[in-house]
Amino acid sequence: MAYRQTEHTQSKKAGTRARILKEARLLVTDSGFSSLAVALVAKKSGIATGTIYRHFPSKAELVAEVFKHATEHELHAVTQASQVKAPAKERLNKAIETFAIRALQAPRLAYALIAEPVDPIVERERLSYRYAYAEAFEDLINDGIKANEFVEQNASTSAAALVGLLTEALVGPLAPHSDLTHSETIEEQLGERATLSTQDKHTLLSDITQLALRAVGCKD
Amino acid sequence: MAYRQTEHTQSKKAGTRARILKEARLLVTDSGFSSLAVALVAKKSGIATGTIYRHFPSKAELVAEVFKHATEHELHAVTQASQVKAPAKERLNKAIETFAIRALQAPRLAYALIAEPVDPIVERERLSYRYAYAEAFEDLINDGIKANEFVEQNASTSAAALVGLLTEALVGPLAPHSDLTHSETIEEQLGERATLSTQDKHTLLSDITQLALRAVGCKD
DNA sequence: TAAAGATGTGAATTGTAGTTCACTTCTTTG
DNA sequence: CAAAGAAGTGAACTACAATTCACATCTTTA
Repeated sequence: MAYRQTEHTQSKKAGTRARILKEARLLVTDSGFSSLAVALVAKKSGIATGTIYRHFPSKAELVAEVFKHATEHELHAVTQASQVKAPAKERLNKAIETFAIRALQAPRLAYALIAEPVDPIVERERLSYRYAYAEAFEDLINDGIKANEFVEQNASTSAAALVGLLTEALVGPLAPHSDLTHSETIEEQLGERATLSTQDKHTLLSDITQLALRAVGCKD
Repeated sequence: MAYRQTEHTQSKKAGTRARILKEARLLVTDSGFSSLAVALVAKKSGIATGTIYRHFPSKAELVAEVFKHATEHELHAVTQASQVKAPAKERLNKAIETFAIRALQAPRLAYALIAEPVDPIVERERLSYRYAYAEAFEDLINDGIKANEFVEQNASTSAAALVGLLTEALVGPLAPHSDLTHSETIEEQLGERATLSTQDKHTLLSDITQLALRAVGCKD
């Protein structure tokens, strides 16, 4: 025998893998999943196309990891924000606020994760992304019910509904202004949505939060 | 000159077009958009692939029409149900009930329209589908606010949120049992969801309705 | 430094639909 | 019925991106 992996070679390999993921994430963050082509990721990473396949068995796996990373990052922020010792109402409030503010802060990424028309391969990942959120909300809702802060309800159904409520209410405001919307005409493109002002963001956030709190039957 | 279109030739052409749409719809209704290939639609319609292109400039247009038809059909049922002369609460109730019951009755179609991982071309159509629903809900909510039945709120935001709430709460229950879910293991596939019983459907419907009514701040 | 295994390369291959088009068939009219 | 224009045909074409693979290069160990 003459060769085996050492710490050095392994960390070098891990580095390449990390760079691929990083570039893939960057692409998604500022151009969405439609720009995530294997050849492009390779180019951005300064490696050959084939090399991607030394690190990921398929594009699907790469995409899955990108999604997973973004999901965990976002979800972590939300659960973190809601894990304070406080009434369920406050915690739900914080969770929603965190979710929405982060989405409005990084709209292209949020739009990509939530609503961008994507390949079925990516869409499948999106389902698990929503599922993870739903689970977090479910726990919160259950706590609220136990504490008699929220009305009796099927926490699982409510949690899914909350995810839908949040994401759908944000889709419009998040949608990129240049393309991908349902509108065909230039008038609609221009008239329908300019970038949200800080004031608009606050209003939207407040609207959504109140909506969600009412939905879970928060007893003020 | 020697030939021009007559009533007969035109209606024959219209008939072919209609048959294409019908077969396309059938395919979607029982296998989802993933099965909607131009060649297959042609085969099912008993015509050649190229003929499709005598009636539709592109697959995208065909898909758009399928979506549009389904949308208008569903939307019509919902608006119809909610256009009774009654308090906004009753009307919203009816609208949601109609939406949900129809979805649970034709789960494959509903799943296709709402959540199936589809090609970006189709996804774009889906956005307009949701938009159409949102508009209908927006009117209802505005009526409710005016009548002092619902609390003050941004009807446009609430409407979008309602669409999300309804669709997301239904995704799980609608999802086909054989495939396309986020679960990888057989255990999850089997354990997670069997077909809903009538009882379960009623419960789900009731849960969703109450959720929605609370969300719009319905003053009981 | 030579052998062996891992990693990197990128042009060529593959696979999958959507789309085209030269040709045939059908319908109408003078 | 013959000419003209529509509509129908389906094999071939195209586009595009994922994937492969024969080859090169790098790293380690004896």
